[in-house]
Amino acid sequence: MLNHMVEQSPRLDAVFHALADPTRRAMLGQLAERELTIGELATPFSMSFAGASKHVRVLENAGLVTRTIQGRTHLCRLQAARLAEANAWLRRYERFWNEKLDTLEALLRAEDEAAAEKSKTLKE
Amino acid sequence: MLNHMVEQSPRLDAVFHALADPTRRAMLGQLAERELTIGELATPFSMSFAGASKHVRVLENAGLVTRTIQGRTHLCRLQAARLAEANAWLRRYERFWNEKLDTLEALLRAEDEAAAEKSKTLKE
DNA sequence: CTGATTGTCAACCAAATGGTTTAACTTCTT
DNA sequence: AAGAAGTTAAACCATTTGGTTGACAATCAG
Repeated sequence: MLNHMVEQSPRLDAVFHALADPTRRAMLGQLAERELTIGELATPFSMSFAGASKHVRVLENAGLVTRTIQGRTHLCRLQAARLAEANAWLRRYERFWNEKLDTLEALLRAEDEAAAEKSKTLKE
Repeated sequence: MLNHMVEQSPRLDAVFHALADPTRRAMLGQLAERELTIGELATPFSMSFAGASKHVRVLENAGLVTRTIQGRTHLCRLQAARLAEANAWLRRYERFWNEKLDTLEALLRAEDEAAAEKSKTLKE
């Protein structure tokens, strides 16, 4: 069941925020093929090293990228676990875009309401 | 294969940005159960009507919510198609979290180090 | 008509974002 | 030792964000 309370998840905040920028999504796309340095990540976007560095920092804070310092270069590597978490969150809404499950959903909701009413009478 | 070009998708920008806020994610959770008015969306968060109205606007701009004006009340309904789009984007990376299970382990290790460094600021 | 309810709009605020530039620090090369 | 290369840090800037308040418009109830 979807959460009634305020959803408190700084991790999801950071992941979705990181994904909300097209440059960062493109960087992840690049990193899906091979590990890249900050400079290699910067050049395709005609962006300063410092700018790219900031984006990588955001991806790192979201847990989407890890960094290995090799001499003076910083090798960045994709970490997909957090993408899986975001995917898991989204899939909770899958029934809303999958019509096949509509009847099952209605059935489960009826059961939930019955259970809620039962607990209410027990409380009185 | 994942895209080499700069990913240009204002829709994904808007969807991921909308999902990056915990209040908005919670609002979607509420709307997954039934349609709600602006006021009904505002009260659980002890937030002003205007504040909730702004969040709903963001969700609307992202295509995640549609609104039906009934008299003086605005009924909001979840629209899941854009969530499906975001899900589709994430699934392009599915092989990265299916192939390697130790990715999570590496991530947790990196996270522990980051947490140790940030524990001061995280403690309110 | 008189109020109360529902919601938007505009103005404002502090904080964060995405970007730059300049300076500095390492590390590698010669 | 000198200099080039890779990266970060700091300062700065314009814009956006998430939130508030107060005024206003529309609708409903008496």
